[in-house]
Amino acid sequence: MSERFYITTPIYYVNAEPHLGHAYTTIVADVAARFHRLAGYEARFQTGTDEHGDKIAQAAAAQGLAPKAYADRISGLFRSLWPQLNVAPDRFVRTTDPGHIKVVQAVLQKVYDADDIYFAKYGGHYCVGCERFLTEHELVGGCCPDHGTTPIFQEEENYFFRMTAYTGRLQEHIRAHPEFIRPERYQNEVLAMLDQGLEDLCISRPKSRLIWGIELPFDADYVTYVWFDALINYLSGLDWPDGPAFREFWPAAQHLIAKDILKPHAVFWPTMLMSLAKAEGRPAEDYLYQHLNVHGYWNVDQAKMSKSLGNVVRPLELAAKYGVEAFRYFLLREMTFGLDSSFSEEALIERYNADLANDLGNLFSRVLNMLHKYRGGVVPEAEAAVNKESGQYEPNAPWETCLGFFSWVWQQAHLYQQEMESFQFHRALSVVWDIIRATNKFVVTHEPWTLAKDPARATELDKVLFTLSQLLADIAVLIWPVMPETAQGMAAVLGMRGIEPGMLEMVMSSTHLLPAGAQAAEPPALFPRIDTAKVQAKAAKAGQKAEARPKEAAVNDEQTSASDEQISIEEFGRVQLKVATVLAAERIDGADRLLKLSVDAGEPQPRTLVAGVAQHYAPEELKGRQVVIVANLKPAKLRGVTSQGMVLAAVGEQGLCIVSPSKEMPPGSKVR
RNA sequence: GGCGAUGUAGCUCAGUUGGUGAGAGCAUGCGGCUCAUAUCCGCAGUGUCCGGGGUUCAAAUCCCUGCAUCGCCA
Repeated sequence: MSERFYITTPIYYVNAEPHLGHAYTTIVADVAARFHRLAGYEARFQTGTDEHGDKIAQAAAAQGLAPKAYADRISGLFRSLWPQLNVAPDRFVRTTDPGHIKVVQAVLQKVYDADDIYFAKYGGHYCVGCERFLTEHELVGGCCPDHGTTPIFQEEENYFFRMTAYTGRLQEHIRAHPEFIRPERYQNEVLAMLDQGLEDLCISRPKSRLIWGIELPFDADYVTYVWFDALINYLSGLDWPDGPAFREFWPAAQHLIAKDILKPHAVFWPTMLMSLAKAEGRPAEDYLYQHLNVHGYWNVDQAKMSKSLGNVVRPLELAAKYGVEAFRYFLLREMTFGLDSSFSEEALIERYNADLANDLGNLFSRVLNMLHKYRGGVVPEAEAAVNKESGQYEPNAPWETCLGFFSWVWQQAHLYQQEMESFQFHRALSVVWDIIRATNKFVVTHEPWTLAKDPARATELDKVLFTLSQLLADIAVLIWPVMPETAQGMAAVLGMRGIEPGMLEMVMSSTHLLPAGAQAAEPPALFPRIDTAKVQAKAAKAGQKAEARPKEAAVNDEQTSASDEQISIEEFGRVQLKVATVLAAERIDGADRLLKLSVDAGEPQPRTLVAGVAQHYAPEELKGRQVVIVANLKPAKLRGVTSQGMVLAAVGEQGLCIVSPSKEMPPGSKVR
């Protein structure tokens, strides 16, 4: 029986379309699954969508759809995205699947029967955005700190899971298994959470308030809290409790998440599993997953990527622009697993040209060209020490250096395996690129073009070309988890049988992947260089149009249009809007659109503003009127008058209309 | 407010338990090769290792303090 590996991504909440964060997590899971197959494991990889909850019901209503119809649409977007990113999950779970619903209810019943769920009254501030009750301390000025909305005070009876009964044992487990949550920084965070002390987890919502969820099996007036529902997908996707997949793969379970959902996965989920173990009379260890792998965020132009900010780099746009394989490589090479990284088109191009085009692509091209030019594209026999021209034996020194090189490569492959197993993908790839660079060096030190000129050195050339061809095959195998299409393409051109499960072993041992006599095809350019001058010229052009933001434009020339772009509350907060009263207004000579205004913005001195409203307002009309101004706008000189801010106005086809507060406010009042 | 992380070459970052003139990749300059996607190989740099104080024969590495950025919690 081969070893097994089970990796999951979170199931994605269908309140938003897929973005870079989703793509990254899922690609990482795909890479991990593929790596384990390569290493001889039987691997299973699961993803899916989370479709219940208030937010979904609301989003659906906003579009005039039934919740299920809405969920079908977004879930479909996720499902169809994965093949386009060369991601191949074995199972895609939807929380609206009847099978999943049955499993959730069975788990709830089991935990309920084991007396780990109780009924109690609870009152609190419920935030619809968060879908949970907030504590008094969390409120900022009576509002939710994340959503800025006023929560609703609600008192209601609900079901609670006895989470606190297990937190002590969870702490022990984490301390005893330092690899349970990795990297270590997140383990420390979880321990800190547990030290703080937690409350039991509310796991129900009354149907009077929410119907879009899974009904509790022991009380038809309630539905399940979304997290309790969602986490169980990791079991339902294995056909818990009786399916063979559950028996085979659950003991090898590893989860992969972004750091924002650490608590549910590191605290809720293990305690739920421990309760389940208790209900079944099994030791807790039987039910706990093996590893929780936590990764960081991608920062895009400094702004954080997250679900609620909705700050989107459409993954497919850049993947399509530079190729899915390069996109996958970039994501895995650039991010130190566990830490945040920044994403930019410039960085992507840099990686592409330096690593993929120059190092890998060019190596592939130069070796195959020489193989064709000097040996008709046939991988030569190498180990025979007989000179074909003279028929005499010759010193086998070159072969010794080849063997030395091979054994170094085999060693590096072991390092690669270690790094991949511990989710250090960036380091694993760096090892592969050490091999690629060393191979380039091998070419230079042996100068096949010089050997080719001297017929007496034919067997030497054979050995060198044999070695280089094998190295390309080894490299193809090593990059397969990250760039499966490229790897298979390389294998096909080399004339090897393709990359297959378990093949890593051959790269780590003294087995040559490519038999002598294999016929290679003409090499394509794997990664044609990106002409940065062209890209920059294009970006500069876009930059002129956008003015004032050349840098962003250079990075995102294919990003969403400005009208669709969402900004964070922090970004909005940088704009200071104030109420001001117009003290005086006069025309500016030589400008038929501009008025010079003097306004009281609640400051010691009146401000001077220039407003382009002269065609719609007479100066005397404005005097005494209240307006809204942007107070921290960089001053600008218009027709010789320095304007210290701007006046807000609504602009439409019918003309222009100055924005005023609906009743008199003190000058200087903030607008937000 | 509490706790924690980070701050190293122009950029992105490695630097294990304190000890051979402080490293890698990219970018820059020079040199070599010509099989190759003007690619590859070699050499060369430059750094108050965030500021200040301390421990030590010796600190980027330990302690204290300050600053900056970020995260978690309240």
